[in-house]
Amino acid sequence: MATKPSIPKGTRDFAPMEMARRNYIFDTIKSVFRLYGFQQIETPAMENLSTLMGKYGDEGDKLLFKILNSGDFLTHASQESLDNRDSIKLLHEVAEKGLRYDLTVPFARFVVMNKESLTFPFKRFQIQPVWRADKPQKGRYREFYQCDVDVVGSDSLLNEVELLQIVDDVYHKLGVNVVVKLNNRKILTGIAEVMGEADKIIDITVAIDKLDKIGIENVNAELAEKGISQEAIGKLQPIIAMKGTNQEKLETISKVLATSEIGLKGVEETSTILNYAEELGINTEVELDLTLARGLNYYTGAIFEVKAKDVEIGSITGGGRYDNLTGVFGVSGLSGVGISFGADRIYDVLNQLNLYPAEMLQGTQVVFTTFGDKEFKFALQCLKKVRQAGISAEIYPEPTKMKKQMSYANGKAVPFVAIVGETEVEAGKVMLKNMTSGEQKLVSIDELTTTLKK
RNA sequence: GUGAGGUUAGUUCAGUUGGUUAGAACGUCGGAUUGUGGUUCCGAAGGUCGUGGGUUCGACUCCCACACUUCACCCCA
Repeated sequence: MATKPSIPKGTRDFAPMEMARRNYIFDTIKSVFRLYGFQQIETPAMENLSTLMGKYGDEGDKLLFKILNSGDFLTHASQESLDNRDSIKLLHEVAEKGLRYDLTVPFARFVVMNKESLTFPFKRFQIQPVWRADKPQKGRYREFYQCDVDVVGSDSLLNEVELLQIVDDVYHKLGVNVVVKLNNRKILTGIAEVMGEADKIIDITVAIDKLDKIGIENVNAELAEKGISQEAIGKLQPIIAMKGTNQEKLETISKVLATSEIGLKGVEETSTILNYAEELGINTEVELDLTLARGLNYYTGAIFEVKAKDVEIGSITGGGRYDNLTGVFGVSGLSGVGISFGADRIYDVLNQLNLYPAEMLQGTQVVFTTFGDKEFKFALQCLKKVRQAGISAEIYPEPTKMKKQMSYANGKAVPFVAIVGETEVEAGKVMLKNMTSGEQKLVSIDELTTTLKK
């Protein structure tokens, strides 16, 4: 008995219309990446579990998809773990591979394995799906695409600026109004030092990162709950509430951080990046946001986040600098900086704003319709010539009712139909109908190709 | 992992205190129209009412479990 087919939770099919839209996004992003000298790589969908485990924290280990060993995998399982139903121990006995969880760890693994043959600074981009055994909800899937672009092996702040330029170019091309939020991990460290709570930096940044969402009072409540002193919270208030231009904010914060060496370093870095950005004429608004924390564990320098101005959605792009990218694989001294474009969220934004260019969706330009075998043969010759001229064309695969053939063209939103009947064959021409205006005229194949090439 | 809602035709949804044959719109297919789609008119197909169990003379309707799905937390993209 045939059961209704379905797909695993959190996964999606992409129909032709969706693929056209997604490819438009991917192609736009790729073209900009290439323009800045980044080279594409791909890594396998599956990695050794030893590569993945322990890189994303305990939560991350739980969210990894594991792949059962081939063959009779239970023969290698110990009786002890089977008897005790010890899933974690059993896992290591029956699974050695897992699906990639992000693109950064496989990239680090790639760099370590190929470091002898790579030219540094190495500029790479990578657009591939990743998998997480998460509970799906709005904007969260178990299979989704990441578009990562990173430079590894260079400490220059120009790399940060180039990433800002890439963001600027990509969203300009896509027609999305965005604001880039910029911060620096060193400034956050400095703030924690000045507050006298340097060891609580993670609690502090996690709390102030929620400012937009839960408000100042709840942030302070959370800080107090984490054991931050009232005096320290008091010192934080003017920093959180800071207003003004980026320049004014930098001046204020450098005074606040006067006693923190690392904090001042962060201010200096940020100032350099902003100056570069201004000189190079970045059109996108770049806002210094001292409450931006974002994935604090990895990042050690600049932190970026991009938000769409016209749509209520989380960040659509984010990243930052992380020293010691490859340290976990035994190679230290390589610093990286990169950002990741969230293709699925960008897709949602473009859908809501209806920003797809019309020509993007056009596939077939003309459909040939015929009435009998003689016309069909003639039309096949015409079709060949039209395709050779580089025009996307098709023929209805059998001579049948006009209505049916027209409906087919209409259903695919094909802009032109070439009608081939007895009189057209005799004249050696086709009746070209414009499906939008309804106008039609008798044309030769040469005239047809020149009309459609416009 | 925690909490709340939902699941009826391809899609979006109605469905009366539990009562004969479960409806609509859109879409699909056919015809009106044998050389003209998108508009109009006529007709048809399409449902184990998420799955399994329970209560009942009788369940789409009430109860339980599970699956799937949406939303909010946690975390993240």
